[in-house]
Amino acid sequence: MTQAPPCCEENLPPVLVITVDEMAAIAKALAHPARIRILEQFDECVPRVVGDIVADCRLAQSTVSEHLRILREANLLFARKDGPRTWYCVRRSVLHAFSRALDDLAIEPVLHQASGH
Amino acid sequence: MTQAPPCCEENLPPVLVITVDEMAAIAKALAHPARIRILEQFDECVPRVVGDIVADCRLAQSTVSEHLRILREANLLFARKDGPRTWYCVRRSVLHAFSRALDDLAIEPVLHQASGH
DNA sequence: CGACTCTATCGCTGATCGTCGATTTGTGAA
DNA sequence: TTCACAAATCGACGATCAGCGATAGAGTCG
Repeated sequence: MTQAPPCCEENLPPVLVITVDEMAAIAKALAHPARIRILEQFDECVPRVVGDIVADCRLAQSTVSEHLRILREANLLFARKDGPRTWYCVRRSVLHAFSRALDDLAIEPVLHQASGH
Repeated sequence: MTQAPPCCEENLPPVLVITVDEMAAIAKALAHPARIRILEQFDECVPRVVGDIVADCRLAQSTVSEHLRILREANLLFARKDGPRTWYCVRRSVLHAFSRALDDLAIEPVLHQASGH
């Protein structure tokens, strides 16, 4: 276990709004227990290397690498190469934007009425 | 368009916590643009019949019925039969529980530190 | 240079998904 | 009963997914 670099997300632009297609793409990336557990492994803003992530899954290295690719392409993880290793960290702003978009799908009646009809 | 009955969710118990497998199952149900759009169709707490939902999708009746089944089995929709029709409405508490669980995946560092390490 | 480590990608398999038309089931009306 | 209608289910098809071992490529250390 190597010394972790600072959080990877710090210099990325914050995510504000999401389209329906983007929501579906993010949901698809989350649609597997192994991928949820991988995200759960991340503590706060601390990046992790693939080897450690693999060690905490009961799956082949190639399978975990594939799950990481899926999470990365959905912008739920950010990858930073560091010599032979790759550090991953969670894109919390994307997760939050998705969670907010879900809440908007389920707007409270009272809020809806308050905005004018 | 028939007169809608009162909200279907009113007498269902609220959803509090979700397991990893349940999160993945909900995400899988959300992992298709057509299903997100179906949820978007619902206004506040107003139930809808299948015919109206089909009319707002560009998909065959059988395809929409299948999407509704998937949303229903993930507890994102609740169905109530009324004569030859079926009224659907959104289970907002499930959507909210899922959204909260996602936020927990992305706990802010400051909150995490405040709870003791 | 060669040997080794770390990670990503390839190729394959079986399983599941998305879509449709056709059919079935259930209900109410004539 | 007979008919019409609403919705669910069936059967089939191609497409995509999840898993693995094997391999490739990039980097490090002697």
